[in-house]
Amino acid sequence: MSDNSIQINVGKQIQKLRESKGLSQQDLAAKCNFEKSNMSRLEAGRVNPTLSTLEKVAKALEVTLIELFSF
Amino acid sequence: MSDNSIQINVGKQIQKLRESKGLSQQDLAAKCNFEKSNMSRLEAGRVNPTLSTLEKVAKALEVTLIELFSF
DNA sequence: TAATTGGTTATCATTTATGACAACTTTATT
DNA sequence: AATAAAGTTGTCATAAATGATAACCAATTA
Repeated sequence: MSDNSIQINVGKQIQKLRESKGLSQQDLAAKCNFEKSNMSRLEAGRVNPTLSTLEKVAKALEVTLIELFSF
Repeated sequence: MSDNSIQINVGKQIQKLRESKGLSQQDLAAKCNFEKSNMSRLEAGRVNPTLSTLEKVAKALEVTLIELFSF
């Protein structure tokens, strides 16, 4: 159950997309209406995000949900 | 926060893929190691699944995570 | 050096997903 | 009609996500 590789991969993808848009974690977190601390954990794959959280991030990044899994 | 349309769409997609494989909710639930009752709720969009849950379902359906969002 | 920015980590309260079980309804099938 | 299979719903305990605040580290910039 300690296989969090999917979380890590999705987190890296979020980071990649975020950086390609020139946004800081702070910026992206604000667009998602949550705190930068949670964005840090999300990108690091330290949480198991819910679908609604992933959707918020995708919308804030202006990408589809699919792009979060295209790694 | 009552906008659960993404959950509903993902749920429908799971149902579609499940039926195309000729599996019952019971069958699929068993492959995911959880109860058929939870599979029912998942397909109905009544829960906000975590990434790990979605991954279990994708694996059990022998599809990629992306296919769960390709609707 | 001091201040700012970006990111990480610890901790907390609240909410909710998960996993489970039982009871129920619906839909075949014999 | 009776049985079985498929799906739904209610409820529960436990674990964990979420949302928030604060403190911290690292790198940059004035």
